[in-house]
Amino acid sequence: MARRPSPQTWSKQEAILTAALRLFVERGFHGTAVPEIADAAGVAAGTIYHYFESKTALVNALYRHWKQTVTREIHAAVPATAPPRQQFTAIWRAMSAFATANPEAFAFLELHHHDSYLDDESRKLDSSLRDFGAAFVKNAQHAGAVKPMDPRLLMELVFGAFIGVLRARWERRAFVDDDALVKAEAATWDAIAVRPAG
Amino acid sequence: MARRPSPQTWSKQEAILTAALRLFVERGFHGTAVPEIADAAGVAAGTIYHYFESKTALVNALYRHWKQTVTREIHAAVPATAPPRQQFTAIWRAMSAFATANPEAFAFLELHHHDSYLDDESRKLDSSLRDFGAAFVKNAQHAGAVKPMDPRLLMELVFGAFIGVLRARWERRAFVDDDALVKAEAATWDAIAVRPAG
DNA sequence: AATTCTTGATTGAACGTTCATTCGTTTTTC
DNA sequence: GAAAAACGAATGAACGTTCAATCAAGAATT
Repeated sequence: MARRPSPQTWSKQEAILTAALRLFVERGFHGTAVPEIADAAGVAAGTIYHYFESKTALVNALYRHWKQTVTREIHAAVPATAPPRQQFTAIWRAMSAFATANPEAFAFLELHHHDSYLDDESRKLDSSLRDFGAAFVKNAQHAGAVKPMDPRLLMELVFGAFIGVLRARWERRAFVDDDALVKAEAATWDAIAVRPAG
Repeated sequence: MARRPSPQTWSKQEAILTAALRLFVERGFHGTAVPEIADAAGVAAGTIYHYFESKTALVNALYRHWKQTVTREIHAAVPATAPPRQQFTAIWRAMSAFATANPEAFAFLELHHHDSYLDDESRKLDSSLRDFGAAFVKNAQHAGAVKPMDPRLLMELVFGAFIGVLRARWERRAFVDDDALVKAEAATWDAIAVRPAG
């Protein structure tokens, strides 16, 4: 069953995914034509259908690939036994590192509306990452470190703040270097902390 | 010179804009066909081109209409001489009121990526609202109420947090009532305040 | 008051284009 | 030389847009 892809197979499939990522970020899913992706990938239009069943299957594969990557990196970065404040820093840093290393992937995942084409499996990946964030908040609340509010609301607030800062960087509305991200982390912690540093 | 549009004229144009708003939010601009909009508006396809030069002109008119509305409402809500903390509440409340009264318009404006079809005039409306937010932060910093960081970064952080909370509500990932919005406002103020309440 | 004229709104079939996808053929790989 | 990979022209559906025809209703004419 397991296909053993040749080296070229890998690079072609990767070329398609990379080209699709760039174009989907630039023009959106519906605004991008399959032959355009093929051109950008240096591949014939038909070749795309050798690797992906359809345009929708392609965008879902892309979404899953990057969502799994960022999820894996965040999980790996958080020390399970550390105090909440340190865990928060670890989560923020992992997201920052991902968004800095893969700005287009981050823009694709978080700056676009995927509702009309994502399948159930892709949706599950998204909600599992959000569950992780909400669980962290809940735990931090039990430790008395975070305000007693709906954990999901606080998680979405934090995640929204992070996306807002990185969108400003992506769209060149603000200069955001590593130092700015560190300061933004501290500020965002103050939003959810019970006793922010004065 | 002044055209006196008949009542029917007004309602047809409004029906087109309302239908387009709903469909653009649901499927995105490129994912929505003009005849679909016509169907949803109860109008013939050709009629859309009586009111709008093109599909792109339609989406820009929609964007401008709602961006101007929310901008106007925010400006009107902020008392120019009040202390920063009160101004912040006023801004947050105005945005909450708008998003609650016009959830689809808010989703259209802030949950979608418009880069590939917005014209210069529409872009100017967006940056003027952001300038207003950054000016508020700068002023609050001079008053010693807000952390000494890049005003633009703080503004984007706050706006991002707001969008995050409202997106969670729109996508039914969290239950967000008026009380939750009030609490989220206090939390977000803590993010940018110099001396958050402990 | 009844009729015709004028104007702008409205229609929906038709047009040329572009799209996602297919498939017969060629090239590459082992 | 068999199998897999890759090609790209072909296909039919769907797209944005156009336009000749129709309609509604107030103004002008009788």
